[in-house]
Amino acid sequence: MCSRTSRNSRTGRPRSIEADTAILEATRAALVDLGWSKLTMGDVAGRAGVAKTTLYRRWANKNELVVDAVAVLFDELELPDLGSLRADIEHVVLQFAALLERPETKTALMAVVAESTRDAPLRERIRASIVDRQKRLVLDGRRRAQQRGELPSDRDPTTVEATDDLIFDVIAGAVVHRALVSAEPVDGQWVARLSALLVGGLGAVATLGE
Amino acid sequence: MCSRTSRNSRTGRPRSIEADTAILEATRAALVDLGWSKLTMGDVAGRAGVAKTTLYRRWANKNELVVDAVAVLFDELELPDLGSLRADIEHVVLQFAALLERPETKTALMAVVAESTRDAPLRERIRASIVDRQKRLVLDGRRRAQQRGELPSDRDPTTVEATDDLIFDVIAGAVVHRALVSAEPVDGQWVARLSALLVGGLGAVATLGE
Amino acid sequence: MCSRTSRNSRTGRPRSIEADTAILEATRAALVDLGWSKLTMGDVAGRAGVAKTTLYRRWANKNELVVDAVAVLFDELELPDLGSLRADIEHVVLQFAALLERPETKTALMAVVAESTRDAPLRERIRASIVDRQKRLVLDGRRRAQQRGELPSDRDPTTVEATDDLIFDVIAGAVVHRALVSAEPVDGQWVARLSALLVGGLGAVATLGE
Amino acid sequence: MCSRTSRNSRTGRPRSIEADTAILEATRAALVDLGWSKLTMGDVAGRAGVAKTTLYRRWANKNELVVDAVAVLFDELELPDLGSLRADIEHVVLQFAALLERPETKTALMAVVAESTRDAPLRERIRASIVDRQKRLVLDGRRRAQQRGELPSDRDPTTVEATDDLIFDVIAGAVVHRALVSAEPVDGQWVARLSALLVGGLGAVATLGE
DNA sequence: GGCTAAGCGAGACGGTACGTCGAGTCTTGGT
DNA sequence: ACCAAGACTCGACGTACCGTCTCGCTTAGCC
Repeated sequence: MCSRTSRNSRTGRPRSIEADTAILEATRAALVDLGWSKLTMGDVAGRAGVAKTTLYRRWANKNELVVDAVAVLFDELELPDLGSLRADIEHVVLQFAALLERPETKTALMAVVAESTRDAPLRERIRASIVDRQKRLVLDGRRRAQQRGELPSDRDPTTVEATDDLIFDVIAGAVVHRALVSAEPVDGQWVARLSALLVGGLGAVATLGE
Repeated sequence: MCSRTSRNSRTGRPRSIEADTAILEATRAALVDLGWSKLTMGDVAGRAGVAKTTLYRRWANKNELVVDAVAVLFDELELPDLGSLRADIEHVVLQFAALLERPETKTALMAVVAESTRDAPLRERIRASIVDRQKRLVLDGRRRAQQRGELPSDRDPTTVEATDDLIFDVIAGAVVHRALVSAEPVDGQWVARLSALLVGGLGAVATLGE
Repeated sequence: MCSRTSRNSRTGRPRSIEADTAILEATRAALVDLGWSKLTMGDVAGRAGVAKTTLYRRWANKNELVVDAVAVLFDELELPDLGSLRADIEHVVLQFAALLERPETKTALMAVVAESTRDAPLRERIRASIVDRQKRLVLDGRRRAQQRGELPSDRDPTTVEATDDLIFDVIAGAVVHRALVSAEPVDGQWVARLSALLVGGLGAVATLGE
Repeated sequence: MCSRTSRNSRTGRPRSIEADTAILEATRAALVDLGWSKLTMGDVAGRAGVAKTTLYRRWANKNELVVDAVAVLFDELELPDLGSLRADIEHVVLQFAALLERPETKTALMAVVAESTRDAPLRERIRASIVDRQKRLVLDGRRRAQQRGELPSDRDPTTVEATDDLIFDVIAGAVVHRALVSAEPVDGQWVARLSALLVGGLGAVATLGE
């Protein structure tokens, strides 16, 4: 989460662990109250009952702090087996949409992505903390569908990975775009249509390389 | 573009039209050089050879200015008839990806979307200046495919509109997510897979309501 | 009062005379309401129902305008013959003190004097519009006292002038200092003491050159 | 000099003492170079090698800063015993005139007095920092003259104080008026006349109450 | 009675300074 | 070595006024 700058952290007073969690909670609370652009380090420090120094000892800047504060929320997403690929997709899409409704996620996610376009370390942190961690959902869903026989078994592993990535970008992208850019509700109808599109299209993608 | 606050503009010195265009150009240039978060009103004013006051007389804040400066870039997108739905999709996706590669777009788009989550007027401005204007691409592509017989003709107009919206969110969202969040290249292979998914899936969506 | 810039003012629309007086009145009103430092040209123009351009066509800047607006107030001072030098002095001192109590005078006088320390034209304007015009009071008072026999008749005219100047600076300076710097009331007792000092001291000054 | 806003200054980084003196020196230098009206807080900060915030943390505005910066100059005035009341007066008047010739004093004194007409706290600050501190000169001079037998000993203490105040206002006011309003030199002749007036008049003031 | 030159109200313009705020760093004394 | 507190530098913010300019529209006097 936050890196130790000193090579040997045996000596000296150890960092307070409560401070870490208090800061992250305070960051999320500040995001809810103020949104990304009005959130200040001083305010977060104040809410956490901590000095600004303590924040900067742990995170290099506002962006990295917010990524860490928000990343954990994405771990709530899970993929219970609902018996069909389509049901699994609909479930995870609704979960993801609910997550994007929360003000701390809504305001923070696009902001850090925007910052990351000019900040490679931040981009890496986002990828590691959020993006790559959630690809598991696509992998699990696809494997399960293969076990059920809804999808053909793997042939070329690179093709499989490329398709996984595509599905991930399509689902995540479509939901984000619907919720934040188009600013329309992600409701049952829309989700049904999206999953129909995906399930129907996956066959066509699979036969592409042949 | 920028609203007149005074009800009657007959009297007094009229606003300089050159200033308007100079400011928008300067804004794009500053986005290229500095990115969203480092862009300052003072810097834009300086580049445009204009006083800061002149900026604030026309735009209430950085966000609205940037939306106006960037919106025009999206009008470059067009949809030449390439003979098949799939070719049309691939073409517009590549165009859009190229647009997102430009630093002024890349850095600005997500930032203003992030801000818009807490700013309804800005959200409206984005929708009016960017989102709704580009839906025309989906409409044209769909109509053309229907004329070609690639897609069935319209039955229920609300279903058609919902599908158009879905396709718009899926295409735009997937490309943005691929380019900015996953930070992977939108290359020919990826585009081919995406368009295969869409063309293949559209049939499934069409038969959904039956 | 205000100079004509054009060499020949025969042609063209003549300047509005009402504007002149309206501006000076508005300036005094603004001085009362806002004081010197908060007074703005725009506000004066607004009060006078006049465009800013009209102000600048007549006065080069805020300082000169204020000098003209305030100067006329000093012309109220007069010296009725009260029968003795001492009574005359007490009367004019009380008059001057009353003038300095008025907010427009109080706030403006010291301000323009302060500005004049770095602005020779303004210094000249103050001298011409205010200082030199009020020296008449000292001259009249002295002549009258000589006629009454309270003071010896003139011998050396330069000595007389120097003494007049001294008395002027002492009276004006003492009252201003009492009222504005020490910020104590100029009451009957104080005035009595001051006039006693002056009347008593004038003899000593007269015998100085011998 | 500058008030501590926080009640308990034990904690946190203490204020830099060098900053205080650097700011006051820079203020005087800026007064010399630019005069009162052109002096800006940003410029002072720059000269002092200090951030603007640091100025505002210590002084609420330009006026208070300038009073503090200039007040110390008045402490240079002193009253060596020259053997006679008249010599003492002439000496202090010349000293004061020399002080008023210095550009930092000349430009600042009247300006802050002008501002003080609308700003009671500033008026109090001027009184405490400048006016009351320099009344000592009058007190010392009067006591010394009494010891020499040039003036009668004290009878009524309130009369004495009133006369001290009068002399203070007359001397300070006359010199300021001569130097800044009339804008004439305070030379030996003028000083001789002024001290003759005072010494001659003091007797008359003393016999006033009887 | 039309011409012309200046005046006029309105308000945008380029500047400059304001006073505030936030970022991120540094310096205390104390744990 | 940690911590809370708070002062520090730096730089941008959005506002206010300055004094100038550009409009379209009077308003006089002279031909």
